[in-house]
Amino acid sequence: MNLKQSIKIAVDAIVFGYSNHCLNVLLIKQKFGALKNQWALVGGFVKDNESLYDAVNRELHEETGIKVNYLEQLYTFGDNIERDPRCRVVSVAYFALVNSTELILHADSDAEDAQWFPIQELPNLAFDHKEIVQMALKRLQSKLIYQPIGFDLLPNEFLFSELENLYCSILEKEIDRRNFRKKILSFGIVEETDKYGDKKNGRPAKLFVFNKLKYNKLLNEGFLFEINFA
Amino acid sequence: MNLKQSIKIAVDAIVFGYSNHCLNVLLIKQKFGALKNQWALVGGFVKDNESLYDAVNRELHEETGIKVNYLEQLYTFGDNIERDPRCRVVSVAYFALVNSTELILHADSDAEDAQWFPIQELPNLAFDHKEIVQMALKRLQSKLIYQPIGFDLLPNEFLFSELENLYCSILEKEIDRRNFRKKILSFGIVEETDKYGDKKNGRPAKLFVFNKLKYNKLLNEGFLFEINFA
DNA sequence: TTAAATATGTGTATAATTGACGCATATGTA
DNA sequence: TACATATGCGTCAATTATACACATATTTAA
Repeated sequence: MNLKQSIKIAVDAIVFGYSNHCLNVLLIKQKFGALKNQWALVGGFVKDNESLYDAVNRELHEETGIKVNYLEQLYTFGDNIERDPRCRVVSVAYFALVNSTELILHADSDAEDAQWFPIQELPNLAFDHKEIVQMALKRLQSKLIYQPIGFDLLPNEFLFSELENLYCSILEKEIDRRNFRKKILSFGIVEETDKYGDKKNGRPAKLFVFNKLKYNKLLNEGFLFEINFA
Repeated sequence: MNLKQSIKIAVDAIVFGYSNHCLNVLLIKQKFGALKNQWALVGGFVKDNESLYDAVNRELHEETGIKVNYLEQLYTFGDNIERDPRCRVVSVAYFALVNSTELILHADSDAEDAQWFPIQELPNLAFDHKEIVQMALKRLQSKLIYQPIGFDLLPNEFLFSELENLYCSILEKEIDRRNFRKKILSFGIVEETDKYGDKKNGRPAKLFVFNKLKYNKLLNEGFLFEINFA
């Protein structure tokens, strides 16, 4: 095994959070190197004796201290040979969702240079990270239609209007409130609690919880959770 | 940039072909090393100045001489640190489909050790390639439902019954012949020719062609090509 | 204190789609 | 000539999607 290869392998994480009717992305300000002070995705090089999964979790922990709710591999970026000006780097990008209660960053960790940005107001990003974010957004949009993944962006207890707003703002389209509610309820994976939200205006709304057990059961039976409104 | 990292990066291709009502996978017999004479997926190490895409195309050309109809990144395997007994290798797996007329391998190339295997009769595979094939099969099954990808596995001119059999055998379920035809025709992406197939039994069947231009047009308009039969 | 504004919760009529079939047609074969 | 086989076209009931109407529970403003 005397192959000469000097390609480095990294992982990057696109962390999405949802708050104030707005999808946010978590970015890190670069501390060193030629790209110092530029914003970039959470990420770093993979260690020799570390799995890709461990690497991305380590970076998330070290750089942000955040607890993600959902994590899956997105895509591996290695077609643009000069995507990193320092050397040839192939990066395995991951896609993560966090509960909206995690949106307040703890200042005590190494996360002092981490910051949330609304998806519509991203700063200039280092490397090809703009492209990675674009792809992640597309993935989020299509996953939302075929998989009830929106719950991973909300607190445990949520209002139907919050879920509806999440779908509207991420998919960038109008959805009929009543048909949306009927559709979600028909799946039988959300349950009404006896608590109420604390909105100021209008009739008080019940809080709901997502039943992950029921969801996994239905998923195993091959049930399709399509939420597609023309 | 004085990072010490000794992970190697490779690409692998899962090439699917369809013939005789059966899905096939293209495998290569290993020539050297500890795994000599074992069967494995098409693949190899990425060169320093070569994109991942170029690497997988080069390997496909060198090892099989085949022309693929469809190629997309599948998944990057790098969680099992000992997936390759020689050293730490992260492999970017690609998913390829070939026209059934490509199923006859040309003996003139370096492809002498390449061979098609029905998906149900795979030999023991080297590395974690069994796992990769499993994932590729799942991807093929789900793509088939949301994207008219079956045409990439058939000759340019095909019978409706061939397309139907392809869906039945890959999705492993019965599909009503008449409803299937109606559904596909409703998309407006296949066109009737004035030629007929050469089956022995029954009423002669018209040959159809896939209109890729029309497909791309509808795709841009956001049309959904869902083919999902309970 | 009352009306207006706001948002929630439930229902209903119609249009569109799906899913399960029937049957005529065109060939080869017994 | 009848039969087996596969194709091509059509129909109908059941389900699902879509577009709404309206009653309810709260806060705010008159």
